[in-house]
Amino acid sequence: MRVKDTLNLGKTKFKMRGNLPVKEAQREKVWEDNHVYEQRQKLNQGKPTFILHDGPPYANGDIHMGHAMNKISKDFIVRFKSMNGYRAPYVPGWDTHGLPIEQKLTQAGYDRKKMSTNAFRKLCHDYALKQVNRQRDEFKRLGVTGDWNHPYLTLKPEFEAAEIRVFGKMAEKGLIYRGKKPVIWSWSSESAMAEAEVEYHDVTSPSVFYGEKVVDGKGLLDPKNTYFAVWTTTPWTIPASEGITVDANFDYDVVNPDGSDRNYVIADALLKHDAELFGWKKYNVVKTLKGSQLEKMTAQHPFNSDRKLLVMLGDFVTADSGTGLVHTAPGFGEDDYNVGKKYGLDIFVDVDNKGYLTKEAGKDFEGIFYDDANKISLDKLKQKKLTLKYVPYKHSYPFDWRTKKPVIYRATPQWFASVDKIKKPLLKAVDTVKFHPSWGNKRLHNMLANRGDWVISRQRVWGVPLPIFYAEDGTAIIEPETVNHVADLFYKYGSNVWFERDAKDLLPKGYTNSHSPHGKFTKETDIMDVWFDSGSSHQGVLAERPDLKYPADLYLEGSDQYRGWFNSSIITSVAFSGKAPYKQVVSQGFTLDGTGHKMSKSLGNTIAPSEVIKKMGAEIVRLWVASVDTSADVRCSMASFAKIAGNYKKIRNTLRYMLSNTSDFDPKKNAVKFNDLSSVDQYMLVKFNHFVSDIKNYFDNYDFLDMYKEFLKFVNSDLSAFYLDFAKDVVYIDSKDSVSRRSMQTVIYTILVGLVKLMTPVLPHTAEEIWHFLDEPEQFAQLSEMPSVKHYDNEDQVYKEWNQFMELRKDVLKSLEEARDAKVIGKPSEAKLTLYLNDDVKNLFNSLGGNDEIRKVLMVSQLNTADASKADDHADKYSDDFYVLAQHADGKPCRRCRMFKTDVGSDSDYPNFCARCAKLVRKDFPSTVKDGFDD
RNA sequence: GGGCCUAUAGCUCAGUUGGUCAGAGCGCACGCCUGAUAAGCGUGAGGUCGAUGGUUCGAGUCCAGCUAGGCCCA
Repeated sequence: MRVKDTLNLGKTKFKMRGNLPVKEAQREKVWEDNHVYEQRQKLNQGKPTFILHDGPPYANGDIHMGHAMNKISKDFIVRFKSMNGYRAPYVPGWDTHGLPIEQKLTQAGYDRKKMSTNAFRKLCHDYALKQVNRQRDEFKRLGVTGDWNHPYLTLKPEFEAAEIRVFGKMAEKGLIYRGKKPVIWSWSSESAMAEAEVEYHDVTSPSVFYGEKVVDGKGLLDPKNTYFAVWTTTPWTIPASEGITVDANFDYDVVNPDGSDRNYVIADALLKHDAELFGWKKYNVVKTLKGSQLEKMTAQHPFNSDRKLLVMLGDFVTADSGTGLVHTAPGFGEDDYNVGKKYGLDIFVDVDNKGYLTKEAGKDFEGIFYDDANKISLDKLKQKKLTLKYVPYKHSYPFDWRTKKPVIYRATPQWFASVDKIKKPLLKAVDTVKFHPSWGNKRLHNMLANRGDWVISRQRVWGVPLPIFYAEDGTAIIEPETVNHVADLFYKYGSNVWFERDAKDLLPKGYTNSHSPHGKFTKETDIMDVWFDSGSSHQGVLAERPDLKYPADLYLEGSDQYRGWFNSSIITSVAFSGKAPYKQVVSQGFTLDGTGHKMSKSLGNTIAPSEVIKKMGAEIVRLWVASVDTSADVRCSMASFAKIAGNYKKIRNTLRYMLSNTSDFDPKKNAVKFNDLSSVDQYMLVKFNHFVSDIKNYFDNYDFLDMYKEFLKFVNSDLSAFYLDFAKDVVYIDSKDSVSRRSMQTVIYTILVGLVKLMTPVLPHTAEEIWHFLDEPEQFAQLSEMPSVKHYDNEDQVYKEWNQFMELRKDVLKSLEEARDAKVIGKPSEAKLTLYLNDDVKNLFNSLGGNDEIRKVLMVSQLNTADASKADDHADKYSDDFYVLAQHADGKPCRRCRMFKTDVGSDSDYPNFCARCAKLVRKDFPSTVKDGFDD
């Protein structure tokens, strides 16, 4: 037998190294096979609910770090709530409609014009599901728990039906209307396009400066001879011109060029440049006006004598080029449209689907291709002597990426949802929401306050059809009866039915309408904006599923969703029921690279979650999410994950050590009651209860960062560096069943179990791995309940006194370090301490258990106290009341406990042992009296 | 150009309503231990608080514009 064999050294099969990349996946399989999520839901039946409603990621491509951060954050919350008294089901979802999927298939070679709409939609459907499966696997591999077998998808019939009903309700309330709005229009493919479908090429456009004669100068400009000098790069839109836009804050000069009887209005900032361009050698500035003074003046349309042009104020006018006065055709430009709408102009459109001007453009233009109309416009301007200067202008212009032909902006009929009409209740609803961080309120408020009506129609096929019929005279039919009927059909057959059936078969049986005397109807071909899809999820999911509830307790997404999902959801929700769809909103920043810049494939600075999982494990990604301030942008690099991996190891090792030192501890048989614990043991439990309370509060406030910091500090400082360090001298040395040892094991075990539970939401894989070694009733840590905060009668005193001591301990450690530097001692057990104290500290020491208890905690061999007034000259002074003298200990080291004792050898059977160890070994290992030791 | 946000030690973060410190954990350096060992313990060195001007007796902490970065618009 060796001396070591008489010690109670810890044992555990729990590995120091986790081998996470391999073990995690196996563990997730076990959870799935055992239906741990479902078991948890069953346990939570009847508890108050907490619904975190998942914002649907777009079903395309691999997940990136932002997705990981989002889902992991949600998982922290769902897991914590589920273990802390709430029924918190988590139904993940996907956004499955929309242009990117159509594009993917087009890029793969499918031509949607060469197949039926439903054939193409089927391809989209299958592609979307494939992406969902792929992303689902990736999310599950992050350890995210949830109802993965029953996710919500925006393409599912029940979702589509609910969405149609939201639309119907909005229509019923008069919030849906038809209007015109410029979209990118490809005349070559005769369809609307999205920004993502155009590519830019440099082209030379015919830009022209010309005058438009003042009609109403508001007394400030003389209509007889004053002209507004305007500029355009699209002369073909001049027939559609409805106004002139100026900047309210610019100065505008009224200029008389030498030798001319005309005056021109032109921005002061551009006058010098333009005068040269126009060949004005000399000129006089007659007067100067502010842009705001020009507002609502009128001018004569250059070609159409019946039409007046309105001068408007806009913020898109530049002083870099042009004249500071912009020709405005609301039917043919985004800015033009917005400003025209503000001033109540009609949205005039005189170009057809194929790019030809219509008769509305006027006799000279009718039937002319828009590009050829440029020349006619230029010629007419010249004829009428309005041209100031013609300059070919080189710039970047959008093209249809498939036909390689240029596109134009052109207003087309669109369906709108009025935001304006519900703005008041909308803003009111925003104020009922609690935002984390709090500035979210301001941001969403501003966004909604300033946003225009919502264009909900798209000229596409992969989406939910707008349930609108047209009567023979073109009247749009949106009635509760027809909309609900369509919703029923979608619920039953999915939205494909819209494309399969004729209009009459989509209408209720026997439906008639006075606008269709012959009973003929047609159906809308546009689909809904995908934001209307996901924005309806509060009905499609929360209200639809019996285990969920509307409104949700929480939405948690990236800050881009103020414009996106937070925005669209609250609009449809307020329109639907008058209330916000969420009680709380957490918004997060974006994941940036290590230097704080955006991650992008082209820069090559991306890190995929899968990479980190493969190298270090999902636990590291999860712990990283907890370690950063997700309310702002977060940086990440392999280096940052490596740092986190270090912290993970520390946690893992400390828990492993706790496990090994309680391996022979049976909580049912060996636990020691709180009142019977030593003071320092009580302190640790009291401290732990403070800790539990803090951690739970952090979780409740979604403050994972502070939770992480406190967790780490507790493990590092309170456990590893303090309690567990000196615990060795009890747990290893004292008799196996001694009260002192069982006391410490009680503390260690209690804290260990509590820590494992508290860390389960963040590190579920590791928690379960440890749980396996514990003696707890639940099969999985995830099925246990969070530790409750316990209170003890003397907790305040114990807490206060030991905290006081911990301050003194710092001084002692410093003196020990100095002694070590001076080679007086090596390890602490070689030291003898003499502490010079005042009465208060003496009383404190007594209250904490006396000098030997203090000695034990400080891990020194000997400790004496004396009055501060008698401090030795060599003692280190920390205050008038506290001096520390560190010297080499007296006596010899005990072979067993390694403490220096003057009674080593006092038992002749154990010449190398101190009296305490000799006595213990004689009793617990009697054979050694005769046999001695091998070493 | 507009709305909102961020900028404190190498890293991740604390720093209430302006007046003791500019702090924590990690990392790093040095030392100790070798009965937590591809571990453990201790001590220590690191910051003109993005730059500028201002308010104040006094400002990371208030104000102004600036620079860099981010989200969303235009």
